[in-house]
Amino acid sequence: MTIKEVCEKYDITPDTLRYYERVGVIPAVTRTAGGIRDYKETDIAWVENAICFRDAGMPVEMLIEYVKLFQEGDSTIDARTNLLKEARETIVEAKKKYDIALEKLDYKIRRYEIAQKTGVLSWDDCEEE
Amino acid sequence: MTIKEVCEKYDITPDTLRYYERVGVIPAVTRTAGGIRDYKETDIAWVENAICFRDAGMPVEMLIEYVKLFQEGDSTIDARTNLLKEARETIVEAKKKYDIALEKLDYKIRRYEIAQKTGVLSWDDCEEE
DNA sequence: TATTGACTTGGAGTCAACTCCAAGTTGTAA
DNA sequence: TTACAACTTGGAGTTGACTCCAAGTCAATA
Repeated sequence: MTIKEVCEKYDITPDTLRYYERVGVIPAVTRTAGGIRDYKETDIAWVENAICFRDAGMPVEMLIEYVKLFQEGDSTIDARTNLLKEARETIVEAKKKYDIALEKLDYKIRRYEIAQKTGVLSWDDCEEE
Repeated sequence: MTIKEVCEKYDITPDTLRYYERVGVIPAVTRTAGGIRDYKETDIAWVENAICFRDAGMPVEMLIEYVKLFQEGDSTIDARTNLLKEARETIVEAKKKYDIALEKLDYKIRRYEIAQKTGVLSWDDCEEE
């Protein structure tokens, strides 16, 4: 699979894909004899994971660390497990914050919609509380 | 309330608070005669909202726009409602991505823990899939 | 085989969101 | 009233994560 095809598949730019490989967010990608990237199953799996974890706010630095540990072999399984658990906790915490924000938003939206319907802004003191 | 107290309350730096005010993420804060910030209820409510929405990944630009609309008065209620709904959708989408990442993480962690218990790494082909 | 378009690299540039700094002011404690 | 910490401002610097660029190479088509 060419870099272009992978980009289309995941809606990402070639520059980002090359950047991920350069800094080690994904391991070195398979190349053709001429040196052109030819993404195989495994390469694509790494790309998919990278995008997924980045979408969840996991820092590039952490992904690089994971790939580094992975490449060091089986002796790093404990370290990798710890890293994944840490990432998990961070994401769970972030999700909680998203829920709090959603509650606030829903409350505000509801108030505004009532105001729109009745034509009256009816909060007790000021808009923010 | 002094800037220091607000910072301690919300675990944020004075620089960030001043930055928020400067760029308009929050409206101008109440001042003492000498020009020193003295956060009142309303000021603190804005700070709390700003932190909450930033924690949910809402861009500074969007918060600035909201404050701007708010200060323009009741004629912008439609615009504010739309902005909040847009923010809501973005957060809901982001949360979905977090859930996908959590699933992936849980799967990997489970596999690693089995490997640790049995002392054997037993995936079919490669580590990533 | 010549052209054309997609690919390669290393390095520089950009953007959002802070974060730090210098020079000056305020306010409290001795 | 003097010292001194904490505040003020405008502006510059940093960080993370890309994003763009120039100069060159590869490969499919005419």
